[in-house]
Amino acid sequence: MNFQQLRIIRETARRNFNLTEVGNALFTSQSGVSKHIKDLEDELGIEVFVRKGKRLLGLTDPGKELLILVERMLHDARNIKTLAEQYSQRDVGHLTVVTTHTQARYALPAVIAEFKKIFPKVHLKLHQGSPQEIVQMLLEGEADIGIATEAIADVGEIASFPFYHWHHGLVVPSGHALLEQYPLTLEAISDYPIITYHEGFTGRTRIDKAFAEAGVAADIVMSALDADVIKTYVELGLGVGIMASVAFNPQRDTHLQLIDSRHLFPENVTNIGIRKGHYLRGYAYRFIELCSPGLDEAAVRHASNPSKDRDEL
Amino acid sequence: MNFQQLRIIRETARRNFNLTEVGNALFTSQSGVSKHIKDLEDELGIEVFVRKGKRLLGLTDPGKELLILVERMLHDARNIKTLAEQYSQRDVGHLTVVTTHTQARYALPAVIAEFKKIFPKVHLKLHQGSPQEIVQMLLEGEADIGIATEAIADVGEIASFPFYHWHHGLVVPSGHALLEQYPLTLEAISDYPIITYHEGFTGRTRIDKAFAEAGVAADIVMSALDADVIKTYVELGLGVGIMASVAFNPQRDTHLQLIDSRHLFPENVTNIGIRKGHYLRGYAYRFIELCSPGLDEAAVRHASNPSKDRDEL
DNA sequence: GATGCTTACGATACCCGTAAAGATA
DNA sequence: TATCTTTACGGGTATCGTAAGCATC
Repeated sequence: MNFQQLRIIRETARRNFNLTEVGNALFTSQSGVSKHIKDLEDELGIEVFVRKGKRLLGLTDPGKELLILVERMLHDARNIKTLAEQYSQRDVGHLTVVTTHTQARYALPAVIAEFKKIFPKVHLKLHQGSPQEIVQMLLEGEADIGIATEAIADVGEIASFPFYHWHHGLVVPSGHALLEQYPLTLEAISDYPIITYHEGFTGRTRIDKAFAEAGVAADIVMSALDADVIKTYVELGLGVGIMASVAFNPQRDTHLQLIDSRHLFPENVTNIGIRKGHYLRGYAYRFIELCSPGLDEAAVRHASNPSKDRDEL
Repeated sequence: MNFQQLRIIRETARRNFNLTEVGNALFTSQSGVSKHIKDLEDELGIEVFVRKGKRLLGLTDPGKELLILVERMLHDARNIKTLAEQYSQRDVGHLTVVTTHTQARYALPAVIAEFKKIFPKVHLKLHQGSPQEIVQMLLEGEADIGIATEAIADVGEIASFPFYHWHHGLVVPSGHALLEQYPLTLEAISDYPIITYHEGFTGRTRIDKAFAEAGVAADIVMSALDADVIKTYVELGLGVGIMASVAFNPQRDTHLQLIDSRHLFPENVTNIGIRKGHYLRGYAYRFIELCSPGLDEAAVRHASNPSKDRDEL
């Protein structure tokens, strides 16, 4: 058993059991991949993959159990590398933060500017993705820190911390009739076509829930991934926008107006998430601390203890 | 980074940083050991061991953190092997049970007889040791199941389950004056020299505690690891014995008599312990179930989830 | 017929052990 | 001086990639 074999097992499971692809992904030959799998299966005395003739189709039962252990081992191997880097070059390295448009555009710039001032030699990789992609990247170790309003807090393998609280607001073209509506109600909003976030993005869940609980049918004519797109179409007169109020900028968005709707939609919490058991560099803890000053390294480490809910063997 | 290097790191830490010994233990040359360490240190870019000139003295800070990960990885590697055996040969393999004399002699024979009937092809290794040694063997993965009254339940990395409850009894030579003593008291016992278990064995802690709390000074003239030795010396007239009452056999111990002392010493619980995260063969779960019928595989697996209290990174 | 897996084979790199040299107690 | 580690070097082995052979779709 060696690490190359383990990497191949993991990659095979990830790449739909296509060994040619695995070979490419791991920068080696496909024949080598094939042999490694065979060798490992022989050594262990079990079949790891289900075969139909010469094609691999999936994992066997022992293969499934094996994969869990293999992933943990490879994750630990990566942790070792990170740990070593932490000691060999304290303030040099990489940090991958994955987040949604909303955070990247409105919440993070201040944090990142400060971070870069403190750690100029750290290469910061800001990756954008859906909440689901964020979770997946955290789980696969492709990202160190994930930031999103959705999904993150629901996954057991991820430790999450509140970053900031915010509300949705209603954005309308200047002079819109809803500006005269006191108090603003969901019913009133539902008279107009609505433009808001995609399902699963930036508190969309809570918007839907608010309408559903009030028994009001919302006419969502368009959904977008980010507030900039929403604003663009509201400006074009396609409807009224429901979006994070922090994304409204009175100086720039001169053709639009923001209406407070804090009483209509529940508060949202944007979370910072890291995978439990994922080794973080010192500066990664500092990044989190910059996001939320209460979260020092000790607190984060404690909460991200692999503990509480790991998979059974 | 390869497994041999990891094994060498672990073994070096275990063998007091003597590379010659490490070479012997791993059946390889000492020069190879030396080179592997150097290669790994170069690859990681950190010093793992503290050196004074050419001698290794201990682990550096990064080395200490590294060792934790290394041990987990090697443990997972072993788990993979066990997992494979479980699938390749369901009822063939090894099971190492480590326990104290008392359990091996009085509690386990019935269980083991039954187990061997069900799993004739499993090589059962019964190892005797002190409670401390039992804990250590579990932690190092040298034993699968540990059974003892002491120590096991106090270690976080070990999941423990009650096996059976028992009391200490007083053993005296036939015709001894204490046989007439109603009710039996600690004071009365303390008039005689006492022979009982070693510190840290078979409920000795609770015996000491009972005397201490009653403010009675016990004259323990001799301590032994097991009841057979205790009985021998009680028979010789050296004193009265305090030992597990289950270890008294009226048929065989004809020159001795057992006096109930359940009211004097608190009840003892003998525990079954397994290391959390240690992969157990199917028959190991059956062994535990034979010990205590309520403990089925699902229950044991659940409680031995690495979970709850793993080391921080 | 195109794609994908296995087997065979030769080149290379890695790992191991012997032996000699250097350091430590 | 005895013990221990490092470095150097040669032999063996395992790994890798190319190429050919075959199965699957």
